[in-house]
Amino acid sequence: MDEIARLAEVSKPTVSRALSDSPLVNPATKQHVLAVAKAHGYAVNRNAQNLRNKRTNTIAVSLDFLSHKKNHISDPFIFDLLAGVSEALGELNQDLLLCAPIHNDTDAFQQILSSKVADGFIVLGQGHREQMLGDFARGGAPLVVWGAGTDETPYCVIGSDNFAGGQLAGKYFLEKGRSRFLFAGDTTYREISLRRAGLQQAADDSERSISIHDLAASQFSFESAFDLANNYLQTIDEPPDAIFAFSDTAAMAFIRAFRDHGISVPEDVSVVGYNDIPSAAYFSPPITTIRQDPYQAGRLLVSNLVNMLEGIAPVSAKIKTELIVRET
Amino acid sequence: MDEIARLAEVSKPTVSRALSDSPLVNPATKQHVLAVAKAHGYAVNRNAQNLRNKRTNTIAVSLDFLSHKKNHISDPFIFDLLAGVSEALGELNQDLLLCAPIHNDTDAFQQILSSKVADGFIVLGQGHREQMLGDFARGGAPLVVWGAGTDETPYCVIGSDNFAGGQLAGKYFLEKGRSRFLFAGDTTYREISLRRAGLQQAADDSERSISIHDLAASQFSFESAFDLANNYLQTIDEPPDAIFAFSDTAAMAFIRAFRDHGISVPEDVSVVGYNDIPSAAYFSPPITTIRQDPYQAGRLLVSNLVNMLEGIAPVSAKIKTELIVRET
DNA sequence: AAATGCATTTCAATCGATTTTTGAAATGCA
DNA sequence: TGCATTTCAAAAATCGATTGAAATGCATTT
Repeated sequence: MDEIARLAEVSKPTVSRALSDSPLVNPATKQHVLAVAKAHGYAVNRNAQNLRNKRTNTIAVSLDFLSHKKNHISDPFIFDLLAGVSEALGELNQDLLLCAPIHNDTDAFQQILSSKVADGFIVLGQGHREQMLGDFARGGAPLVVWGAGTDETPYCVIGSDNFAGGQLAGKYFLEKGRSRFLFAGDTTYREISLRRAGLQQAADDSERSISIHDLAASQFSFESAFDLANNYLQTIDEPPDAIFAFSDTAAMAFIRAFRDHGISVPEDVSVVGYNDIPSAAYFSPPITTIRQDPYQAGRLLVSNLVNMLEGIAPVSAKIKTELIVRET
Repeated sequence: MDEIARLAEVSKPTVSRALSDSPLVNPATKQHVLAVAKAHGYAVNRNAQNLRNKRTNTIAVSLDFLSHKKNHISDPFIFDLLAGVSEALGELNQDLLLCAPIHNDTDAFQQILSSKVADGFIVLGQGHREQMLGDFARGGAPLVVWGAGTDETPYCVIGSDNFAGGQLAGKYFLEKGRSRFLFAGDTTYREISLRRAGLQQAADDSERSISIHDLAASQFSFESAFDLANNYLQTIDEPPDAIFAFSDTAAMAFIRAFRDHGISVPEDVSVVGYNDIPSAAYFSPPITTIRQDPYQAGRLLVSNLVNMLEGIAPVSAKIKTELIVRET
């Protein structure tokens, strides 16, 4: 900046002010400085700037799904979530620091904040970390989470309206005259357990006698859901006539497994997935599913966190869910 | 750091050296300083550190696919690529700055470098930016790219061995006695055109009379591939007996479209996809495809870029491809 | 007892910006 | 012409670390 000041024949503070569009500098001078800076390809050193300003304009995004392990979610819907976050941040001139799973514990999070690498956190997928995230938030960390919470959750949560999603699936099954439901999903995740509760609610609201069987899908991949379905089919006498799966991927796996066992979809069993990933519409049979809008959710995460950093209280929100009826 | 120095009753430089595990400080002193720092939750300010060191330990990753637009690739294989990059960087204590598509031009790239936000670039998917990336690299920017290059490409390229992949598909078709090939993919992308060339080579190497028809899939989504396939089927008299699609997703779309038109797969037409995404194995019919190892490729991108930053010349590499034979 | 060598530690300058304070020139008004 | 204001630019302090040079302390050698 000294160099630019010399070339523009002004002082360093004037260059600084010109570049940050301060009203304290004469418009003519400003133009001149900007031209000189551009001509010499000068860009403000962000480290010095951040050091002085005590602000980084960087948001850390924890993507727990990003893992090589079998257990990773590869649902494209995560992509849309990340796309929403990324684009919204870009528009606000905020940088996005992507945190590997390896760094996803309290100490690592705290470290990022105290070493002034990022100003706040967006956590995509709270998983089983509600306790740790709660502690972190109560400790004053700017934090916004994609997931599901309760009235007591001490941080801002944006998530699908899982309960409503569960109800939609339940009502759909009831319309189809189904009565032996299978819920496939790991209810130790709050998101999933809310869907289960919604399904239950729909069943309870009907005057009919409905059974709900639970099958804990502990992993997220196609493979594991397929294995789970096959193992399940070995153990039962009478198959369910409706399946609500925690994801479209899992729904596909279940459909494949059931068909392999001579159980036809949708004649013998109705199936509802979750997320409405693109291939759900092109699977055979095309899958009935619950759609949400992850891109908008991503944007909402950003606006809430940015508000929080400016001292405006963020507001948790549930994203609308919609039943997309296809052939299953 | 002054504060920690005072509390530990040593000087600031000693604290700095203790924290960076310098041999210039007495082991006992070091222990003491570390303990004090830990007790007070102190972390070195990365902005000050980077400013002084003129190094950020941050790598910018340009993910061109990450876009809300219809044209985005949502193949999970990108996830594995990103996972490999992310984990390898994590192990090297490097941070990952994710660049939104909005920032993907030369100026923005140069800006990131000159404002000392990141030390180098990993570009996932060169797309049609070979010229700009070439200029950038020739300008001295540390840069490693996932894609395909030529002998003249001035930057390090890691990519699938697309030519070999194309050959594998071609040989497979020949074994099946096919002779009217359809190549579905946008050959303006070098990766895709290499696959096309590999397919051609396989055809030429045989003594048989083989036709290859080209169908330019300009977008990457399931939907657009499905539309493309349907439009194509309207215009032709005699359908092909083999389809090599640029992705598994596109292969699925083609299979659906062909089946809808009463053309059976694999009886009437063989299909080979690319990437071996998890659902390829569970689609009906399970898809024959070309597998690569994007996770390892991601790691290789990182090691090459890190080498480059240390002054060691990176080496471009082609990732082995493998034909996974399933039912199509 | 003085000199030498070595291991530690401290001092002071530096990285590149921002901001408060200060100062000089220009303007307005009596 | 003289004094009070207003504009604009410059000086200097600051953010929080790192590092080469200088200083200190202690053991060993002569």
